[in-house]
Amino acid sequence: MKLITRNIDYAVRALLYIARSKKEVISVSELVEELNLPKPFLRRLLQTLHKRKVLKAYKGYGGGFSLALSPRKIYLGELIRIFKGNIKLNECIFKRKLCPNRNNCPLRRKIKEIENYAISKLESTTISSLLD
Amino acid sequence: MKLITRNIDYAVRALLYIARSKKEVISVSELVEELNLPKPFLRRLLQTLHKRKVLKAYKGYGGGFSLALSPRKIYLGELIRIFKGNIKLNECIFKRKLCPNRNNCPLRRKIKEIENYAISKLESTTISSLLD
DNA sequence: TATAATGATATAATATAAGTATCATTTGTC
DNA sequence: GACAAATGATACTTATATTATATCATTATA
Ligand code: FES
Ligand code: FES
Repeated sequence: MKLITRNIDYAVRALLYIARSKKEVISVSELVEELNLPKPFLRRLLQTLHKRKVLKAYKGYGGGFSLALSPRKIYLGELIRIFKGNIKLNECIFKRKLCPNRNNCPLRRKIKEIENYAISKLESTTISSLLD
Repeated sequence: MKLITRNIDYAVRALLYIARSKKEVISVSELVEELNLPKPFLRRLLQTLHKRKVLKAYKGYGGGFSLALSPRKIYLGELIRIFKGNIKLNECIFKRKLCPNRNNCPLRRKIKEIENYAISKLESTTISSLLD
């Protein structure tokens, strides 16, 4: 039932670190030293953030990652989408056959309401809002 | 990220069936035939509902389960608690050391808000509200 | 050219969820 | 009382998702 998995947790930490740093470009090695996170896991996750245009990447000596977006434009909702796909708290539990009035099913409705609420909250939380 | 796992899904179906039935006491065999659910799995889950006082159980020939509570008193929130423990969408992701101002952390606050919203919705959905 | 970085991708380990199997106990019917 | 049909208790297996590792290729800089 977790909304935030380790990928997302680590991603937030790394993004905050990069956002706070004086330097533009931060290497995975530095992040690992500072944040004590498992290196191969962090690498993969940052590569994903690069593919998804949240980070810029610089190969080679002195390379690393920098933010591709302002911290104000990096939404928690987007991070969740990147690592877990669309926010879906639940499918219809009755697989469209058993519920008496599917269109008006209170269960579906409630879950959907929770889902919408969650999405709106997550979409309004940014890395910037976590900076201080 | 699922709010409703198979335990809960099946439990709702079984409770609805029992609530709708003319008969008081319904056996697992009947439920399995009618609802096409895996029998040992369903059995275990109904036994749990018995232990948690949602169902009454009758052993022996002609036995089975009956509702121990009115459908209006069986809340989805309670079913979730039974099968997944307290509704917690997330722990503090920073394990109380990295966040600059833990007491005022917007992330914690948002997650908590979502959690509270979810709880209030789930607590207000009953088996009775799903009956028709 | 050596080194320090990322890109891509395959694999392994662990945790959680889903499902099965089995034996003991109870209870109604013949 | 014997048998059958049910639940009680509990151990086990399988499947799936999450978390983590390993490796080789590529790039850029000193
Ligand atoms: S949960 Fe699917 S119709 Fe109610
Ligand atoms: S998430 Fe724990 S203090 Fe912000």
